[in-house]
Amino acid sequence: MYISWMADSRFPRAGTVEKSPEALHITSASDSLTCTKTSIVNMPESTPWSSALPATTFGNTDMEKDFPAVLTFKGVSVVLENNSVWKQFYKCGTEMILTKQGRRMFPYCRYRLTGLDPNQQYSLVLSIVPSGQYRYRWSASRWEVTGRAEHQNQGLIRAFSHHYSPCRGSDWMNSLVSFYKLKLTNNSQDQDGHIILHSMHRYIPRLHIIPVPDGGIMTFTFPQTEFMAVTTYQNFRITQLKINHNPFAKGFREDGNNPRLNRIARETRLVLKPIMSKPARKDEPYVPCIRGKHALGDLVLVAPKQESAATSVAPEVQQGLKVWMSPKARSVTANSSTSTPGSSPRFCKRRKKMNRRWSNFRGRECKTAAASSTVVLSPSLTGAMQPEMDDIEGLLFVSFTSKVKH
DNA sequence: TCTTACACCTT
DNA sequence: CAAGGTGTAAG
Repeated sequence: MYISWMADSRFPRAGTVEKSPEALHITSASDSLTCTKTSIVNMPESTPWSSALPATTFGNTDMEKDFPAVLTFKGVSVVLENNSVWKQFYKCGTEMILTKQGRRMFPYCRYRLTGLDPNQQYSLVLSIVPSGQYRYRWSASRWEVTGRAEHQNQGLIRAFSHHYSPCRGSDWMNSLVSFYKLKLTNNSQDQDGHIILHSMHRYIPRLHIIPVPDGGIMTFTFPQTEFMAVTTYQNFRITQLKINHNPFAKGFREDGNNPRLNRIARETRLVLKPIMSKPARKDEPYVPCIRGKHALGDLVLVAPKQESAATSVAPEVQQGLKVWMSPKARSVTANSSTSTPGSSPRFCKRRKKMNRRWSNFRGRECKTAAASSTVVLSPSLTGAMQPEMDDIEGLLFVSFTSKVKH
């Protein structure tokens, strides 16, 4: 086992990226990495692939497996800091999106380190290695093996060096180590140093703690961080988890945090929740006001045309819940006809498309107080719903048809 | 299956 | 404020 700084003549290989001629070459019994200072690591083909789990157990919720939040090796301990989120995803079968330009992982790998030599310098490197040797497809709500894994082009196998690397053990231990900058891509021509993966293949991240300039590599692998690489989300539950946990996806959330609306949704088993009716008496609670019902019972409701949002909408709605307002209502209530998006040609052109897009499991936030037609979308309770919206006579009807056979 | 333009959001 | 991270619909 040795580690040395060297100008690696094999680097770059075809298809790899080189931003510095100087490379860190590391070899151990189980790992052999070539790592530039610019976050690129090449791993020779001989690198053994770790397979944390048998192919058939991916995302198997029946499996009561113990996912250690902490791993220890040679006195060094690594805590998977966001273990609980990883576990939630794992139970559904974690999926990570690959894009041409590179996509961040969510969840990403976040560790807390202890037991390092405070004065020793370390580099921290994340590699993402194939897990198992199969290719998969999403079929009837589960993953199934469709064949052998695609060959992993040696020159394209990379890893990602943490942007603090290298630094002292004490520095690593004094802060969380997050690989949020790491990006995944399916572009084999990628020139940005992103991790290149194959869609529909399983992978698992590994943390390498590399003492520099010399010392034994320590590799830590948390089985709950295993994931399927995809270009489009396959499992709806994963999409929902992403939306609910990733701050950047907040725009797609319905108010999942509102206990009252959640409770009503559960009790009524409505996919859509109506706005709240005005209480008959002051001390009465707001109650759902259901004006229509879909044949399948999946449905619906509407705000009466004449009622203003101020009086008909429940307090939580007024407090910033997502509220969808019909385009007609928007243009009517808008105070400026020139600066209003709804009146601009471009906006009108796109309006229908936008409504359709945003009608799916979310609403538009209503920022003006007086909405004459408002609908509150509930947290999505059932997955495979297709919304249709029609604005008729000032009443907004929203119905969902279920793709699932009853 | 994968790519793209996009509204909406965080940072 | 501008840059850039989200899932989505459409193709």
